[in-house]
Amino acid sequence: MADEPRRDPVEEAVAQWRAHGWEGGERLRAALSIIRVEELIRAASTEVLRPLDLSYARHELLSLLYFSSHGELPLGKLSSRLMVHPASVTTTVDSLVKLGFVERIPHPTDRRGTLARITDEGRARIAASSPQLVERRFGLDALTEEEARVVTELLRKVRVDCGDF
Amino acid sequence: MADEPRRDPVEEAVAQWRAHGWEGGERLRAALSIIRVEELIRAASTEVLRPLDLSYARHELLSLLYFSSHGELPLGKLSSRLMVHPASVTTTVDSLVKLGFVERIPHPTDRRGTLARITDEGRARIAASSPQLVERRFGLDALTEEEARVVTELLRKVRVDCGDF
DNA sequence: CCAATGTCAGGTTGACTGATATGC
DNA sequence: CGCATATCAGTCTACCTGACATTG
Repeated sequence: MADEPRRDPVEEAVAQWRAHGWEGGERLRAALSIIRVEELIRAASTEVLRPLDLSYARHELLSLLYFSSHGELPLGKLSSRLMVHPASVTTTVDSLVKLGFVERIPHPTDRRGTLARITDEGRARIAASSPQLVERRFGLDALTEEEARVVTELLRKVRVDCGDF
Repeated sequence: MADEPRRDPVEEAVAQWRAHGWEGGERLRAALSIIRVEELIRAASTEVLRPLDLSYARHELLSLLYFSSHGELPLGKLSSRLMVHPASVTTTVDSLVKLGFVERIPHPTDRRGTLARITDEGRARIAASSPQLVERRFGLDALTEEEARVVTELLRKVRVDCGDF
């Protein structure tokens, strides 16, 4: 069997798109690239986080607590800051409580509310994960700092346009 | 209540990262930007695809069939081309069969194999979705064609480095 | 016998909807 | 009272692992 050259799925998709006479190839190419690289970033992070019993979503939430001034935040605040559904916060916090990385405590003034507070073990996991994530360069080892800045700048335009913040 | 300025979650995360004396802020910033924009792209696509009963995964698979020479491919080929697990292909094809967009037919020569073939209705859905996706510019309306090219180029470096193709 | 193909069972994750109790 | 907060039940999607029957 002849050696089939290793194909780039992004370029293939764009080629076929154009072969059908459809427009917008440049943006399609960029969109598919972003989607692929997002998967690569997630894969690199997962490799670091999994041995620490952290999924991506759990790590995001736990980091937010780690960085917050008193290591605790109301669940509703977590929902808005992480831009995820309130019910998702409930289940993610559940799993973190079960792991012993977070505890639920009653809101001091609003008795409807609940705070999630990071535990010492939770802090230890974040502290352990961070140097490893740095060392992996978040999956973006191929980019120079300047190139990373260019990517950030261009994508910031997209985020502003979409009302991301 | 005073007007709280609208915050950028990406910049906040980077600021806190640095406040803890950790390295790699530029790549973190780029990685978080990519993750956010990927979500925005998916949201824009979902808005188009959902009324057509297509999830993102179903649309990917169906497009591949639509673009293939005879509208049919072996399931294993779908797995490798889409870079998803064989079992995921089975379930995604299942759902497309139930919707009437795809049919399973026996492989003509290899009796172990099965082909997925796109139906006329399946073709109609892809044909209907494409102009809408173009019109939405795949969620990347904010980028000029030149900027989209820059993004693609930089991310291609990352993909090559990670062995994406 | 070994390798490949597709399927199935079982589990995890993440997110949504709608209903509900509680308290502001 | 209306509104906000968090939870719960149930559903859905997508993906994985490991086992399996079938065939090349």
